[in-house]
Amino acid sequence: MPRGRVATYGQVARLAGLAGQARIVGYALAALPQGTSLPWHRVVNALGGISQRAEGPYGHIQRARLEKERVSFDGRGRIPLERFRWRPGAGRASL
DNA sequence: ATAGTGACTGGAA
DNA sequence: CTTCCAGCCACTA
Repeated sequence: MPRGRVATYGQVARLAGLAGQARIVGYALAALPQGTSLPWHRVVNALGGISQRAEGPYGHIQRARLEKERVSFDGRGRIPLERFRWRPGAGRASL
C-alpha cells in the first residue's frame, strides 16, 4: 500500500483471503492500537469515504492524513476510487 | 450453546 | 444517482 493510494475494506479482505468478510477487516482495524505502524488511514469503505466509527477525532485525522498523502476528496467528502484505488501489481501506474 | 452488533459490500428497486 | 435488503464472519453478552 504505497502513499497516495487507498484500498477498500472489501479489497483488503480479498487480499487477506477473507473475500466478502470486509466487516472483519473493519473490526481488525478497530482493534488496532494508536501507535500502530499499519496504514489504517488508507483503508476506506466502498464509497471512498471515512466510515461511521470515525465520528470521533479519527475521521478528521484519517482525512487529514489522506490529504497529506496527495489524496483528494470531492464535495461530498468522498475519494474518487477510480483514481486513487490501490492496484496491486499495477503499482505506480498513475503516479 | 444462541442472539445481537459491527471501520462493509453488492445487487435490486 | 440514492435507498433498501440480504450475506458474511468474529466478538461480546
